[in-house]
Amino acid sequence: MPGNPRAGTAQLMELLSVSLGVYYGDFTVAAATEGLTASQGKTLTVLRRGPSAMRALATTLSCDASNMTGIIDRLEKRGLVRREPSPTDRRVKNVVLTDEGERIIDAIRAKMHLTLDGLATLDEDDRATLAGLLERVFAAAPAAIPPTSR
Amino acid sequence: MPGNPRAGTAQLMELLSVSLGVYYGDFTVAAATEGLTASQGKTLTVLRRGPSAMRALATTLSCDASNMTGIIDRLEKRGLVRREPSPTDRRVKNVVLTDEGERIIDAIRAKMHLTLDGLATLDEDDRATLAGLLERVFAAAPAAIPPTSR
DNA sequence: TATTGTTATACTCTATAACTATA
DNA sequence: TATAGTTATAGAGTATAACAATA
Repeated sequence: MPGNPRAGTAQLMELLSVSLGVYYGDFTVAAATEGLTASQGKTLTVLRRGPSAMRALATTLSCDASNMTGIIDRLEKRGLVRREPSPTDRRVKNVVLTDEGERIIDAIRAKMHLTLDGLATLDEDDRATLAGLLERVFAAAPAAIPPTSR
Repeated sequence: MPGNPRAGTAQLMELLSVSLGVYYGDFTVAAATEGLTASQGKTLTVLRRGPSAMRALATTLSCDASNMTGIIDRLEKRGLVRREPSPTDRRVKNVVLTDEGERIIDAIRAKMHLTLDGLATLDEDDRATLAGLLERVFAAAPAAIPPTSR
């Protein structure tokens, strides 16, 4: 039975900060081996969940909408995403992951050895418990569910 | 008993990506209200655990050592950190959080409402369980323990 | 010889403000 | 009037390569 008897909110925040640091570093290094910046990698991660309008992407990534233009420009130039006009609103452009983009983001995740090795120490019950707790803490947050393209 | 019956490694990676995305966005917004960038905030977070040499900081933050000069320059100019010469190695500079720096990073954490509200949904047992699992997955990673200044 | 911190450089990320096309 | 996407701009982050000081 895993457990930390003195886990106040402050301790949990610190533990989340350490965990995030490890995960983010792991992700950044893995993305770099594919020639991608962390921001480009995060963008592909979001698009892996499905197409998204430019503005919705910016919201999910917690950055200003004007940033997305350059990021998507570079990803599109490398053939990892493409812009498609929305059928219902001519102002909107939906960004779609290409097959090559899907291949790259999957390759990046497969290279996150620190995180994968850490998860490998958990048995099936522990994984289910961790998943349930993370869902309860974070899945209710607005940005957790990427806004659907309209 | 919280749990997700279908929590394979791939599902957990996706859930971690969503959770840490929410946490990171929450942190970035909170840091901005204190006039700090995400990188500056992350640097203060690491220093909150104790002093660190420039090089060790870069390792913990998974970035090149040359980046730290500018980041620490700006934080030092605002009085949030200071550089101190190492007593044992004249090449090394230890970076120390000032009282004001400590005040600011604590204020940022107190403003992370998405994360704090999510954690508030957990009872004491759940918090202990989550803490134990996160420790097992991430605390063994090299970057989790900030290299001590020498 | 190797390491620490810094500098110079080029590119990327980021927010702000202004613009256009559309709603 | 409001919203989606873009552009221009300035400041910050980032990796690479080179350097002086020290080990």
